[in-house]
Amino acid sequence: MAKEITLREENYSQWYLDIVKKAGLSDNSAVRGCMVIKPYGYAIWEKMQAQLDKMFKETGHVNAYFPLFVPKSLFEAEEKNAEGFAKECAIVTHYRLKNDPDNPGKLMVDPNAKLEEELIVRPTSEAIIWNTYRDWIQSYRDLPLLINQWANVVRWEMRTRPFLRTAEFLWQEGHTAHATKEEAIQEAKIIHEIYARFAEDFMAMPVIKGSKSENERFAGADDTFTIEALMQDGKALQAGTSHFLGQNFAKAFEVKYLTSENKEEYVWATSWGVSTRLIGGLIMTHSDDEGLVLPPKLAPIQVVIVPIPKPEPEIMLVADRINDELKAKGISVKIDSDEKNRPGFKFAEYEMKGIPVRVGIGKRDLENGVVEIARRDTKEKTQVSLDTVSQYIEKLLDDIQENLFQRALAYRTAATTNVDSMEQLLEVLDTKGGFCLAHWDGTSETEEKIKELTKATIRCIPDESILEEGKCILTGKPSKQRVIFARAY
RNA sequence: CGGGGCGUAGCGCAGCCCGGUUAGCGUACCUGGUUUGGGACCAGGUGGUCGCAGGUUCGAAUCCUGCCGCCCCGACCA
Repeated sequence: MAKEITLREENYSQWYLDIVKKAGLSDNSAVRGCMVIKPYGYAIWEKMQAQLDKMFKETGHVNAYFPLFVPKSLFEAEEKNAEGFAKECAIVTHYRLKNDPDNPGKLMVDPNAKLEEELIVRPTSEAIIWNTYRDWIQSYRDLPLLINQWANVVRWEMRTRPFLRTAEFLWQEGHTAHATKEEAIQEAKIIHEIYARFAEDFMAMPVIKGSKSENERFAGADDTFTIEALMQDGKALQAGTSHFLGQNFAKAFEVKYLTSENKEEYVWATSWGVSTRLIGGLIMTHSDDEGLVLPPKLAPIQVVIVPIPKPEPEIMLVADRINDELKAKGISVKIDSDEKNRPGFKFAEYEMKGIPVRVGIGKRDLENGVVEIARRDTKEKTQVSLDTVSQYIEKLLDDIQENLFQRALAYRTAATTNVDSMEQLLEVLDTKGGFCLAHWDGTSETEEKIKELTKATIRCIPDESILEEGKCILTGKPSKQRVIFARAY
């Protein structure tokens, strides 16, 4: 059966769609722009959730849940934020259907059931949350308020791609309130750091930490911190943002507290989020022309055991033993005892699904006291003695995790270029793509103009960069550090 | 919103231009058998409102009109 994947070099975007479909991550749905996340794709999301949730809780955050709908009057309270999202909002205007007298068996919107005030389906929850925080916060003793929610949001996108951009998506959004500006900035940076650590240590996806330029900043934020990853096709992916919101929402929603000196002050705020988009990033960081490649720490199944040629008792006995040993080490294992498909089919199938380690057990192996271990990242196969197999796999999973990160890092390093002129920027973008480090005069107008000319935007102003005197590649005005330009998803 | 493409079995497609038996192929699925160390083979079988509505015709998947939906490229995208 031909489960062919389009080659990356042939058509990267088709390759991506093939992986998503053939690895069983998602399906199109009857709703334009909305996808069905299938069990295997959702399992990856659950792994991400579990880890992030742990990291949030370790830093003092708690989960809560706020409504899907936001009354229009609340939504528009913080003007910049409202403006930023206005063009992509879904709006609920009615609350009832009725039988259509002109079309038997069909329903119509009941014109008598018009809402007095329209409800916006949340594109993000600042408005409804800050309206609630007003009631929750009275004194400095109520601060800081550190809340996260796992939720779905809707942004009516013109053009969608599975995971990377869909009309509805799943994410977490943290919303915190603080007594001081410094503490709020600190909070945004703590989360920024958590996101970077999650991306690198769990997704094995190298990221550059930085700040957004004014143009790219979250609407309603004073400062946006971002982690930016580089995909295999040379395009950048914004993978997680953490915003310092100043007192913008506190003022819009009148959220004040009394200090210990009995003075009334507005609180300081942050918000931060990562979404199912990370799954898109995961795919485009590691996968190859044979299918998905998953880092062990996020693989729903880390090891699959395939009996060769079929699950006969003596083989299953060994399979069960290895399974028990691995489970005792906290490693997730699947024994494929299905008799319908042959081993070759299973090999291809599990490669498509990106399972990090495959164990093949055949009679010939058992006679020699070994099993065959294949790693997904390099496709290498080794014979490993039965006595040491579980220790071997435990270490192999760590090796794969590390190798994936190093491989992605090496690619990013190779795809990062210092550019010193507009001509060079365009040339690099059109040939190898990637991150282009260039001097910029710091103005929105210049960024806008460069975007017009090259379709590249400033992905971030890196946190860790060497200060270096230079001249803006467009205007020639002085600049103190290079920023990252790239074409982005 | 512009430009292009597509809608026929779960999936992928042919048939349409030039109307005519019972709508076909691959794959998947079911049954039986032979196989089995990298996507097995043979035989038999199940499965279809041909996107929807209307029109032309003795007769429409095929021609005409209208509608709906999806995909791709672009514009847009904290």
